[in-house]
Amino acid sequence: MSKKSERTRQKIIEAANRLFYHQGYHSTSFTDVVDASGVPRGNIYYYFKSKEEILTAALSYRISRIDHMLRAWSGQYRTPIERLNRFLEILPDSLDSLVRYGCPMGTLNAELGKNEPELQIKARAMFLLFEDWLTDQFAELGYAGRAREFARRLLARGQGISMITHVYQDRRFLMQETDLLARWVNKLARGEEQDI
Amino acid sequence: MSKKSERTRQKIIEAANRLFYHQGYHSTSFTDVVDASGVPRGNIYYYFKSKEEILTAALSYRISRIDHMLRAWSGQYRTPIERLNRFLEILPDSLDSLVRYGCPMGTLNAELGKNEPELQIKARAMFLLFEDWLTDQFAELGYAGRAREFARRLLARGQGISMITHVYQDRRFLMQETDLLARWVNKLARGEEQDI
DNA sequence: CCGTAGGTTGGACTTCAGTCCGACATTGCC
DNA sequence: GGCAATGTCGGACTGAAGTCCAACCTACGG
Repeated sequence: MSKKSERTRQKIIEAANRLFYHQGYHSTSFTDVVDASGVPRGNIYYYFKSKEEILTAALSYRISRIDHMLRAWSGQYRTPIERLNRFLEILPDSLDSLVRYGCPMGTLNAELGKNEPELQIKARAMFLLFEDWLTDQFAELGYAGRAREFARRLLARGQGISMITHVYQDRRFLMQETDLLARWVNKLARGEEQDI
Repeated sequence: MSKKSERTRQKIIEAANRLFYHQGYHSTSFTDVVDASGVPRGNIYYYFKSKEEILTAALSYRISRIDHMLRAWSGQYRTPIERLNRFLEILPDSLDSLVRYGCPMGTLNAELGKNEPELQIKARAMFLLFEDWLTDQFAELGYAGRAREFARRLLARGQGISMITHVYQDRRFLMQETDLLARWVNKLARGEEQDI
């Protein structure tokens, strides 16, 4: 039974996670989760004792997915510049959903940052994962001292691109700016540092 | 009577606007607006026939404020580079609220972009105002052909900085990255174009 | 083959959201 | 000074939100 039970739990988390991204946390009702997951009300409350707890679980789920993805990349690509370029491919890869819903990490943090400090801390963890991983890559590139600075800057620029892409629904902008970012990163990799 | 009436209306708009920024639109209840504005329920419904209409009015209010601000800057500063630098000062000037609530334009757009397409269009207008104004400045700098591109890029980078500042609650990051942005802009002004 | 633990079910409950309304006050005009 | 028009007020309404619960399955160990 533990097998089926685990599947039910997972169905709830994945449905909720999708809804929280597409509609936002506050705009997603319990009934929405019921409908989207196919799991009846009472049963959901068997697994999670509040809507907030569902969000916490959804965040853990996201975090573990990000973690796995980054570990996979670290195994899959040998050089830091390959890894950084892979990171940048997230943007074109997610083009459609970025246009429609914005960045899943950014929009959720923005929403939770206003009213739910404890939840926002958990949401921030997604950024920290990326930041640490990117920091490692820049460090490997030889920028040990400024690696974290570069990592955050890269994240910030990705967030800016995502936001403007979402606001304007402009695919071209995303492609263009991602190119530019890639150029910056690759110049850094070639040792042609520049501070802009 | 038209005078007092106008003041009541304005009290509602300003209170709601503040709440929408601090708490988000969906997390702000009608009662919140009642309490914050000091205007009783029924009276608010005399001026606005729905919560959504209050948001529309709040957006119009923001838009007109931005518009006035930009016009004032255009009058106050003679050179485009002075104006661009004034624009960049928004970030340190709003440091505290950016840390706490994020960018008012960005977070609102992110929220409305998910579920309320018509309202998001109105929210987008705030960005367009800035974009047009910035475009004018870059055009005056001699970058006629790429002025809009630069304007959007500047907006995007401002959004990225705001987002990361908010997520990490990191004041230092904002100051540092704003400096970098200013350096980029000022290099452009000196004709030292660079594409990163 | 029955008892118990684990899992499932949908309706009932409470609370609060947004909305509406009817009564009342105030103002400006004849 | 009276009568519209304009503005003020708070309670009542309706629906939906999140939550809880008591009854009900299902599987397995004794």
